[in-house]
Amino acid sequence: MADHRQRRKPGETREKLMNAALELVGKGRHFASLGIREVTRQAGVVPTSFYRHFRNMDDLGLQLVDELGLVLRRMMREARGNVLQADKLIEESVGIFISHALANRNFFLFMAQGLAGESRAVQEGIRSEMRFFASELANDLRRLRLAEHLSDKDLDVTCDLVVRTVAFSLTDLLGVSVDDDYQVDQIRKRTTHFLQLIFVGAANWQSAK
Amino acid sequence: MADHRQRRKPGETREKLMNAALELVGKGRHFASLGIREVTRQAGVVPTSFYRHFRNMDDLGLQLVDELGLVLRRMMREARGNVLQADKLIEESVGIFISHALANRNFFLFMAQGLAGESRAVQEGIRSEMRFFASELANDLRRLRLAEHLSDKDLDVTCDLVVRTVAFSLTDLLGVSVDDDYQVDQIRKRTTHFLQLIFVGAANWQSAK
DNA sequence: TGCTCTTGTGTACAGTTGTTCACTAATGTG
DNA sequence: CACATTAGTGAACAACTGTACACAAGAGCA
Repeated sequence: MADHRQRRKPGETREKLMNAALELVGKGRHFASLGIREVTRQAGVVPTSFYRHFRNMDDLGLQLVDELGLVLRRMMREARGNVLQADKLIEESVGIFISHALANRNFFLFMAQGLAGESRAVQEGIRSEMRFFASELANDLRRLRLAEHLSDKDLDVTCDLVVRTVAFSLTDLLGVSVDDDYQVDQIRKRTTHFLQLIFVGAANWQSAK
Repeated sequence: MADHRQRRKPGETREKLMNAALELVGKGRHFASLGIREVTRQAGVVPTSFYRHFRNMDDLGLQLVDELGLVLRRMMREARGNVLQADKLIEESVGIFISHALANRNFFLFMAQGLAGESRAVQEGIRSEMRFFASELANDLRRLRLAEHLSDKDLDVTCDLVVRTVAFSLTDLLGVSVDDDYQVDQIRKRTTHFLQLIFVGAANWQSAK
């Protein structure tokens, strides 16, 4: 029998496995219900290869969270680069978020699943990414002098709420078909509305106490 | 061999199976990863019995969503009965929510999981419960004359945001141990803060447009 | 009472699962 | 170049999976 061994680049199979898991998630499966054999089958790799790169499915999940972090940071960088004037800040940011979510659909699906997922470690990882995101947002708002009347704690809570709201919109967004422009636009408008509501609340916070 | 058949009440095994699924979820498993045999084992019932009541696991999930609806309605009724004065409305409501979430921990875990779960039907069912909840909230706010300056659409968006925010807090709440009073109280305070922020936003909405 | 319908049981089976093992080709390091 | 390490393969196995079937005990109704 011919042996079809051909290792091209180091870590290639590893990527194939991680992509395979994401693809299955993209097809509507839940990460928690995926099995090793299933993933290797989708990746076109023999089951035993799995163990060369991951100890189990939880391990793979954790490594996916790490990559998710990169995706989120890319998104943040683009958002920062595109903030032109403050009054369009929300619309622009929501737009960037949505386009990234659609472009990296499977990653964000994985994120949405992981928030209430099976592995505590994955859950904590995603949560930690969200915290980081919120703190970066707080920094930006301070830097842009948009939150000078808020205490550190109040700003922290506000940013946390913003991030949660956007994360929840993920669940809406990923439920509709990618090219259903109308629905996507509805979600964009609604999310924008949410954030405006929150920022109006933050702007009038001091006087309300 | 003795035959231990003893059917006490109609639908008893059905309940046992649904409870078994919830118990497994409560133990940290994800609903999507549960199998028929596993659930029947936990319920102390033979695997074949499952098919007398459900066609498959998705079917069981759907019926759990129906029961979840009852739990939510009970919670709403209690919240309505305990609204004394408007200024403590948020604190009281959050308190009632948290105590219900802790008392029906497994149900709410199932709900949090189902939002990004595997079965589209379960997902839609939970989403529908949330919409209903939001519309009831809108009715109450109108009735209490707390939202007279808001258009129907703006009130709708506000209530949606409130429900989402509370639902997201579920994920925090269910991640901590039930008797970690300190953490639970932190979550209570933070959720209250979120809602206050949103309502301040709603109160100042008109002037901001 | 006898009848039918519902619900629970035991057995069975083919397919799938996670994991171990010994083997081999390619890679990087000296 | 030789050599140790890494990354891939296929066969094997016991355990578990979903589902089908035939059967029996009890419930409800005539």
